[in-house]
Amino acid sequence: MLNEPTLQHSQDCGNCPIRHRAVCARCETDELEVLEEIKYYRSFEAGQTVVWSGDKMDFVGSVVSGIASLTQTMEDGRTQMVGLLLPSDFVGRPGRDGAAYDVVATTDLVMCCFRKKPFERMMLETPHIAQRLLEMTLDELDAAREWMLVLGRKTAREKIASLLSIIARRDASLKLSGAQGTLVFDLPLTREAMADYLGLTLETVSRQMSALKRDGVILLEGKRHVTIPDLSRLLEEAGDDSDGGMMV
Amino acid sequence: MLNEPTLQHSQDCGNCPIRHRAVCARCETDELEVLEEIKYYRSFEAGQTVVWSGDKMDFVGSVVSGIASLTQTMEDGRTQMVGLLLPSDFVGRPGRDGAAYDVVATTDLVMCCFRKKPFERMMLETPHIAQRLLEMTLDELDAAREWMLVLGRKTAREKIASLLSIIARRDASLKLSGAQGTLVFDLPLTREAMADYLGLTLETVSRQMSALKRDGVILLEGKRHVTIPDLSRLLEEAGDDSDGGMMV
DNA sequence: GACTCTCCTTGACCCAGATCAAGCGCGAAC
DNA sequence: GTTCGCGCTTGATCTGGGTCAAGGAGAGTC
Repeated sequence: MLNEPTLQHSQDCGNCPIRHRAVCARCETDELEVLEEIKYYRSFEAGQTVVWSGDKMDFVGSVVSGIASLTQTMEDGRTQMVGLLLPSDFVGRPGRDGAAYDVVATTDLVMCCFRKKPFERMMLETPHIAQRLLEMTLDELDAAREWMLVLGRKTAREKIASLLSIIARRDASLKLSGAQGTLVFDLPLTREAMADYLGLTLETVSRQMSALKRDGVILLEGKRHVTIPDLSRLLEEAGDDSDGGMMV
Repeated sequence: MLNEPTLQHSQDCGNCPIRHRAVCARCETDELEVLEEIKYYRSFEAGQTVVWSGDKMDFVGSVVSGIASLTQTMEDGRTQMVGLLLPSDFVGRPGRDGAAYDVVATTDLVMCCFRKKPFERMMLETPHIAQRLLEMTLDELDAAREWMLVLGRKTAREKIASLLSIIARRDASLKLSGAQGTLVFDLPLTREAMADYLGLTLETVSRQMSALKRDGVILLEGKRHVTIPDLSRLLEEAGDDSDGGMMV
């Protein structure tokens, strides 16, 4: 019912929305031309699986719009989300055949994919790509390690506040809304997905969301629409040092 | 009481014990010669801090021998280890001034350091270094994500079994002891360090170690000397799928 | 041999968050 | 309209691991 060749997105890298943040960010115009030859777009509906852990993956790519998640599952069904992929984030690992995690579209999703073999060849010839990929991977490693602190040592309330502040911050940086005052956004995750991210049950997520609402840390309209009246208050609840160092 | 220029380690990269696994693994002889000019060795005693989170870090480097750990700390003192650095692992981030974590010598430690600025310059000129660093960073990201599953979803017993199996496996791959039968090693971590790694308290670590011993999953001589009579049994206790995919 | 210090073990008790269970709200299908 | 189903909330109860507390084992020092 979908997955016909998706043309609504610019075939032209020049006016791609993630042009300046994705793995191609440092490429020159001529380098982009080579990339355009091996790239293609794919769309997924919310809930669809992009690749299954262990499956052969013959492409790598960037999230253009929407959100995807990386998930690990144990045999008995326990699952842990290990990555949240926002627009411009990179999917796949050059130099490895199988996917290491399930990649699932959390919202409707558009990806810009490159066939793996030609992409690997290009990485060797085009230092701009390898450099940018290294930088992005180091950033993801930092994020993963920050998340280890959340998973290992924070309380349920702090975990929720941490997740909200991350989403709020990333969202704000996309919308470039400078107004520090009140942040407003729609949660892109179900309570269950939040639980999988935070190593909690969905009941605990729900209870803590209600508690943060009751205490005025957040405002909720419906289940997903969130307003943060005071970001520093939220960061305090997250247990982060004062104003979080505003890393980009 | 130490830190005099340490000369007991080969100044010569040619017979360096981590030559083929570290960031310099892919370098040619002439590239090594350039590296030798900007490298120097530093030694640390067990317990010493290599760098404090937030401090300026004007070098990057490799662990030559011993074990170091990356640790994050919250204001109230809760700490989480976010990385365990074994020989050949890389420390520091090119392109960033401050250290993101505390780096602590868990055992006596020798590092091969490079001044950061010249190293960064070399990375641009020597693709072999950047390529290897990307590969290592991707491996660390995978390890961090595997650890997120441990932290988020495993029970205390499974966490301990996971840590033991990781140490056993890495240790076995260093010693290239092909004998799958019984693995024997010394724990390089105190109970407290294990707790910091696993998001537990040291009491729980101690209790679960005793339980695994009581159940015959491990044998303990003293507090640190561990024998694994049956690795597959341990992996089962860790909740890992059968024989763990033997990744190197 | 006694003292001390660090690392570890073990017990008793408690609580945050898991589990089990019931029900609400709302959009889609008919 | 009614029904269904999904995502979510809330309550009642249970429990794994945290917390508090009291030692034990071994190595180093005097």
